[in-house]
Amino acid sequence: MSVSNRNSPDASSGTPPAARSTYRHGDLRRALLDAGIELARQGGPDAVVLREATRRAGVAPNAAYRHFANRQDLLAAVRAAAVAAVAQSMEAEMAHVPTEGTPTEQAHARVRAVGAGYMRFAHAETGLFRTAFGGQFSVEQDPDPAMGGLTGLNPFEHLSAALDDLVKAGALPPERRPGAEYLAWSTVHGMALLSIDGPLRGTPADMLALLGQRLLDMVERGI
Amino acid sequence: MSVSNRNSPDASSGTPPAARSTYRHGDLRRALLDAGIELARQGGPDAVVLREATRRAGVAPNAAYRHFANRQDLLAAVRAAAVAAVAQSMEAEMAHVPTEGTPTEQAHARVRAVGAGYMRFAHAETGLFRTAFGGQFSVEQDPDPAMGGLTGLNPFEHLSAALDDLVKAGALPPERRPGAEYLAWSTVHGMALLSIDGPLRGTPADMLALLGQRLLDMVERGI
DNA sequence: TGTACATCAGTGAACGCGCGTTCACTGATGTAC
DNA sequence: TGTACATCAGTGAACGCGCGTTCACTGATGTAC
Repeated sequence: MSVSNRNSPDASSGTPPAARSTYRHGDLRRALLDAGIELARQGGPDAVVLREATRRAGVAPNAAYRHFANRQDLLAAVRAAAVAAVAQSMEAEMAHVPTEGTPTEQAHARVRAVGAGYMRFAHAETGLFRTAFGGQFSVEQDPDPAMGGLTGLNPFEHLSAALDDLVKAGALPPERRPGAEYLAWSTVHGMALLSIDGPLRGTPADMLALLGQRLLDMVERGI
Repeated sequence: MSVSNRNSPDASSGTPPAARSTYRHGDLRRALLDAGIELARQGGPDAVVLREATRRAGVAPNAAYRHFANRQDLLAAVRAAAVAAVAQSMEAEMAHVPTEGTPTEQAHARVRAVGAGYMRFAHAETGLFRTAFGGQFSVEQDPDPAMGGLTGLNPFEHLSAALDDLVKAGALPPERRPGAEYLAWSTVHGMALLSIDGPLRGTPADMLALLGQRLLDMVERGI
């Protein structure tokens, strides 16, 4: 679930002011991105404010324009990082899938892991989730490598792969495969958002995990 | 799906400037609310801007404070109207449920109508839907009468009633009833949002209706 | 190895913007006598 | 029925806010000779 410093040599993130000794910053782009990610983590996409990011990087407001075309551009980079973090959450969940069991069982477990990782992330990292999938978003076409997890797959690709496996294992009739992503995605996306903004807000994590499993049961039976 | 003028004698809404002859406005509260609803319809909750609402009502910015405590208060009133409109969309859908058929069939049809009304509204009135259910919201507890449709029930109450009927008709085992709202709601909420903001954005209405039916099939089988 | 110079990352100051909200006011309305 | 007065809905002007973005600049770095 690590979001920042994927390729930053000195991890100066954390302490906001970050007084520089040199005139040049070193890796201002990375510092601004990290600041933006932190802002998103705490307050969602609207909290990603250019001036605040530069403040945290200890730099004049307009310095950001050397590295990002404008606020939108910074936000897009933050969003990509958030999407990648969702992918990593899925991967973490999939790592727990037992390797014994029939292919069908494993395929089911993998689909469930994808869904559970999505919902878990939404609950654990509300701000980042809303940044990734709260407003307008697209993950499906022209895959941005910045949106992939450690495996390189983005969340949508993980879901697709898991559903493909389900078909291969004979647990999902091929004629039901087309569009199945959207059924599965809708389901977990809805619960994720209800648990953030809606009636499920404030539900303890274990209760939510239970309800999530029931939801995944429903998908498994009904898809 | 009518949202405005529930108890407004002269429907002066529509023409923005609305030049007054009298010093007093007549029903400024209503005019501001209508303006707010129109803003929400076009741009979602963030577009509900106090100054713009007063501009449309042809009134000084601070006049709004005679009728609303602040912007938040106006937004809450707009939201209530939006939620009520969702309820009405559900009711419109339920009105098409045939009265013949077994109780089980009818109960199923009613649940589907609730879900279809929700999704249809999301697609048809994007801005209002996002205002009602886009950010933080609560509909379940201490029911606000302003959120009900023509029957007085709000969307959550419609869903609950439909699920209760499902149990009465013997189509849903009673032990599965608790929490079923959240499974069903999650599902349609997710698709609603994917069709607004996500990968399903831009999908034609008939395709979306088809996918929605598939989604409801899934819920029916799996709940 | 030393010097001149081009590059370009970060600076400092300023802009216009529209917003929500507060202030002291004015003038139409309704009520008490 | 007429007058005095209290009420309070809408006015006009102003505020401070933080934002994104642009301008002409400065000074550290790296490269060519």
